[in-house]
Amino acid sequence: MEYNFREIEAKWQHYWREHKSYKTVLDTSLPKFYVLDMFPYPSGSGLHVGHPLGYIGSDIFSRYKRLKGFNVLHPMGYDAFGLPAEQYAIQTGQHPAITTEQNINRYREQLDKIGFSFDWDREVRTSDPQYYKWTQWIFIQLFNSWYNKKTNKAENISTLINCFEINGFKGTSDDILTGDLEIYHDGFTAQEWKDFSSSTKENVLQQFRLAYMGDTMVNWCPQLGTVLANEEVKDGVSERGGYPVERKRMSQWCLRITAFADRLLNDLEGIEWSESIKEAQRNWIGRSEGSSLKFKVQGSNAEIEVFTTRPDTIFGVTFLTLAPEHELVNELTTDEYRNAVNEYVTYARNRSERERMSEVKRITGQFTGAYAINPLNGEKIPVWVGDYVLAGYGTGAVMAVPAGDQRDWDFAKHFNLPIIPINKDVDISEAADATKDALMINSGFLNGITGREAIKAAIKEIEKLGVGKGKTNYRLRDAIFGRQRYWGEPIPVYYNDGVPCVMKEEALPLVLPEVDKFLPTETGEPPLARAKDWNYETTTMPGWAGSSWYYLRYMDANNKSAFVGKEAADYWQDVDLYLGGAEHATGHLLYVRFWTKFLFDLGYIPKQEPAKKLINQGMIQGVSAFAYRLLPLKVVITSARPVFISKEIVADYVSQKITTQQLLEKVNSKIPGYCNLEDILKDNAIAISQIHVDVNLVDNNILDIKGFQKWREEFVDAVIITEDDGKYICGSEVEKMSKSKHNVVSPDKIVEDYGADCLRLYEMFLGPLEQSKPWNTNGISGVSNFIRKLWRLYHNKQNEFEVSGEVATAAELKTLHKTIKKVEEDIERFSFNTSVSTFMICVNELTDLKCNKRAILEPLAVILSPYAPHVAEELWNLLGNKESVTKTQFPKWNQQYLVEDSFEYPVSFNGKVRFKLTMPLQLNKEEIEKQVISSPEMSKFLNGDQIKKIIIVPGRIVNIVI
RNA sequence: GCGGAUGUGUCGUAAUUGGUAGCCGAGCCAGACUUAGGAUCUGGUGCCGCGAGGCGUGGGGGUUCGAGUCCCUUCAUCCGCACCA
Repeated sequence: MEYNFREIEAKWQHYWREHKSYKTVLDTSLPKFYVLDMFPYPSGSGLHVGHPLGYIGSDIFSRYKRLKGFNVLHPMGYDAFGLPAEQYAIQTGQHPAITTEQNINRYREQLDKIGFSFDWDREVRTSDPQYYKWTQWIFIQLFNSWYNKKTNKAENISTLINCFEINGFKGTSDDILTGDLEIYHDGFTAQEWKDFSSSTKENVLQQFRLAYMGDTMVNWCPQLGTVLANEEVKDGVSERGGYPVERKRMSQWCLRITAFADRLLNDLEGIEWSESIKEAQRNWIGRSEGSSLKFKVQGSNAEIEVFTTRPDTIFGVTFLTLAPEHELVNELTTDEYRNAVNEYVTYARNRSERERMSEVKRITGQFTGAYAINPLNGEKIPVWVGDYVLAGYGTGAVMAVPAGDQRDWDFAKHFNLPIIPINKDVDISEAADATKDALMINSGFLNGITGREAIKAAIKEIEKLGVGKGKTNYRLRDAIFGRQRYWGEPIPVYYNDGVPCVMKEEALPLVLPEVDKFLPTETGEPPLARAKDWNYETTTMPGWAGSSWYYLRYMDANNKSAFVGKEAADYWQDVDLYLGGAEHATGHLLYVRFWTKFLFDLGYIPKQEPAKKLINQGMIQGVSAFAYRLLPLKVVITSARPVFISKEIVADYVSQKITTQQLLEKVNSKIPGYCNLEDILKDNAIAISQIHVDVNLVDNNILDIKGFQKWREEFVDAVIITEDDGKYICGSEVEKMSKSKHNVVSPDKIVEDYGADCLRLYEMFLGPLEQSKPWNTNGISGVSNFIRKLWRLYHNKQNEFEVSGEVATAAELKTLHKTIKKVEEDIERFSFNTSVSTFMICVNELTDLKCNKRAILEPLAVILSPYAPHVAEELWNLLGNKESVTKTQFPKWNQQYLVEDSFEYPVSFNGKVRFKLTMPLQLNKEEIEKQVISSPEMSKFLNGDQIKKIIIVPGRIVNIVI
C-alpha cells in the first residue's frame, strides 16, 4: 500500500476537531472576511455529489484567505423548517423535529468526511427555538414599523402615530402614505384620530405596518392545505409535489416588501452579483413608469382608474377593458347585458389559473353596456370585460389602444371594435405597433411630436386636468407571510377582540406547541389550532423567514440578548462572498435583501446589502441509467417473468434494423416459449418501457446483472436479454439528480473509494464552478493519480517519507513559483478548475526533475492545502512542522525565478506564422526587428514583397505586414 | 414575446490586453516492464492529405497586419419572467 488516504484523512479530521482549528473569534486587529454558503435544507436523502460543489469552492476560498492573513468567518447551519419533514410527519406520525434531527446528523456526518473548515461553534438551525426566537423578534419589529416615504426608510410606528396625533391624515394624497388606503380614502383630522376606538386605530395602522393582515388573492393549494408564495408555484402547480393551485381571496399575514421595491431595484447596481440574478430580480420587481388615468362613466358616479405606461396613446383609446374580478363590473353593467356579463364572469372565474395560462391566445370578453368618457377628448368609448386583463396588476383595468398594443389589437379585431391609427406612416393593418419614435397623428395637442416626447407632454396635461398623475407601478406583490402548516416558526401574535397584537419581546420564543396530528383540523383550520390552550395566531411563518437573516446570526451565534451584537455586526459587516444556487434568485435572495434593508433602517446593522459578491455554483445533474422492459400487450403470456432487453437490441428494434420477428426469435432463443409468437406478430403488439436503474448498478453503461436482479424483489427471476457478448447495455440520459430517478451519486462512496482530497480536487476539476454539468466519475482517475504521484515524489519504495535538504535548482524554483503565481491568480478569480491543472503540471515537472526537495515541497504543501487539506497537512507535518498548515502564510511568488532568458518568437507574415526565431527576451523592439530582418529565413518567406510595417510584442509575437 | 447565459477535438475542458487555438485530464492507439492489475512508465492522438501543405473555435458577414476573444447578423441548447397594460 502506498498513499493511505483513509488513515490520513481520519487523522487530520480528528486533529482539526480536537484543536478547534477553524474556530473564529472576533479580532479587530485582523481584517475580516466572511465567506458564506447557502445553508442546506436537511432532506431525508442526504447529500449528493452536487451539494458539496459550492461548499468546496467556498472552503478553498476560506482557507486561502486565512493563509493570506484574514480573519475568516466561514460558518454552516441548517434551514431546518420545511415541507418535506412535515409531509413525512403527516404520513408516519413521526414528529418533524425528530426527522429533522436525524437528517441533520446524517448531513453533518457527510460534511465532516469532506474536510470542510467550518466553525461549527456557530452552527444555526432555523427550527431551534433559540434561533427562531429572533426570527419572531424581527417579525415584531416589522409589525411595529412603517415605511416613511419622506425619509425613505422604515421607522417605528410611533412616529406615524405622532404624526396622526398632530396633523391627522390627509388621505391618499398625503405623501407619507405607502399602503393602499381604500378605507381611509378621505383621511381624518388629528381630533378624529384621537376619537377613534382602539380597534379603528389598529385598522388604520394595519394599512401602514410592515407586517400586517391583508386581504389578498393567494395561491391556495388544496392538496397541501396551504397558501404558497408566487415563487413556490410553477406553471400553475405547486413546486413541491406538483399539485394544482388555485387563486383564492384570504386574510393573511403579509410583509410590505413593496415599500422597499425601489431600493431593492436600485441597490442592485452596487453589488457584484451575476447579471442573470440581478436581471431576474429586476424582472420580478417589475418597475414600470407611466401614469394613472381616471375615466368617468356615462350616467354614473363611478370612475374607472387605469394604469398605462403609454399616456401618449390616449387619443388612440377605443375601449376600456376591466378584469372579470374588477369591483366595478357589477355596478357598471346595464340590465340589457347583465346576464351575459354574469355568465362571462362566472366562466372566467371557473377557468383555472392553469387553463388561463395555457390558453393565452384564446380571446374572450364581454361588453358591459356601459360607456366611459375619454378625459382628454371627451369621446364616448365602450367598457368591456376581458380576462386578458389581470385583477392583480395595476388597477385591474386598462385603456385599450389597439393601434399600439398587440393584446388590445387582437381583442379589437376579435370583437370588431374600432382601431384609430395614432402614428404617422405606421402600418397597423396586420398588427399593432408599439413604436415611440413615430410622429403622432389623430392625437389633438400631441400631433406632430414623437411618442417619446408625447409621454411627458401627456402626463403634464393629465396632471393639469386633474384626471390622473404620473405613477410608478410594480409587479412585485407584498409577501404573504402566513402558512397553514405546522412545521414553521409560530407567528408571535394574539388577538384581542379580533384585533391583532404582537407579543412582548421578553416573552419570546413562542415555542411551537405539540399537536396530536400534523393535519388541518376538521373545520379546515391550520394544524396549530389543534394545540391545547393555544391562544395565538395559528398560521406559521414561511420557509424563507429563517433564511432571511441567518447570515447575521452566524456573526454572533450564541448571543442571548440580541439577534446580533453591535460589536459583532460592526466587525463582520456583511458577507464578502456568498455561494449558492441560482434557483433562489427571486425568493431567498430578494427576501434577505429586504430584511437586511429593514434592519439597517432601524439601526441594528451597518450594511443595507447582505452580500457584496455572489457566486452561483452550477447544478450537478445526474446521469440516469435505463433498462428496457418488454411489455407484451394483448398477448398470451406463458411466462409472468419480467423481461429486459439490452439497449442496443432495443435501438435496433426501434430503428427497425431488426424486425419484430427477429426480436422475438432473439427472445425465444433465451427463453423458449416465452410468449405466443404468432399472436404477437398478428397484433404487432409489443411495447418497450424504460425504467430507471440505480446508477450504482451500472458501470460505463454496462449493467451489473446479478445486482440488478437482487435490486427489486420482482426482478429476482427476470429474464435479461443481453448482447451477444453477454453484456447488458443501459441507456442513459442527463436529468436532475434525485432519489426517484435512482441517479444519485453520494459523495460518501467517492470518499470511500478515492478519499476526500480526491473528491474535492475532482469536483473542482470538473469545470468552472458556475457551470452546470452532469456528474461523471470517469475522469476521477486522473486526479487520483495526481495525488499519488505527489505522494510518491516524497516517498521511497518502502513508503517512507524521504525529502532532500539540497538547495533547489533554477528549474525547480521556476516550477514552484509559476505554480504559486498561477494558483493565487486562479483562486482570486474563482477559477478553481484551472488550478487543479496547474498542480498537475507542477507535479509532472517535479517528477521529471526527480525533485524531492524540502525547499519545494514546503511551499507546495501550503498552496495545495486549500484544495487538498488532508494530504497537505500530512506532508507539512512529515516535514517536521508542529503547527497546522492552516496557521501558516500563503507563500509569495517571486518574479525573479520566472524570468525566461530567451523566447522562441513566432514570426508571422500578415498573421500567418512562417518560422520561429529564438532570441534573448531582454531585447527591445528595435533589436528584435534587426535580428528578424537579418535572419536567413526572412528573404525566403518575404518572397520579394515590400515590408509595410513590423509589429512586435516583446515576449509574444513578431508580425510582418507585407 | 421579453430578458439572461452557453456553443472550441471522441468527452470534461484551457487560452492575460485581440498575438503560435486545443494546456491539463479522460478515452483511444502503439510500445516497455511484467505476466491477466481497474498497476506503473514512454510515445502518439483536431480534421483532410503519402507529402509539401490546406482547413479548422455553431453558421454567415465585418473591423484588424492578426479574431475563440471586438462589432453586426443568424441558428441551436439551457435558464428566468410572461396576457404586467
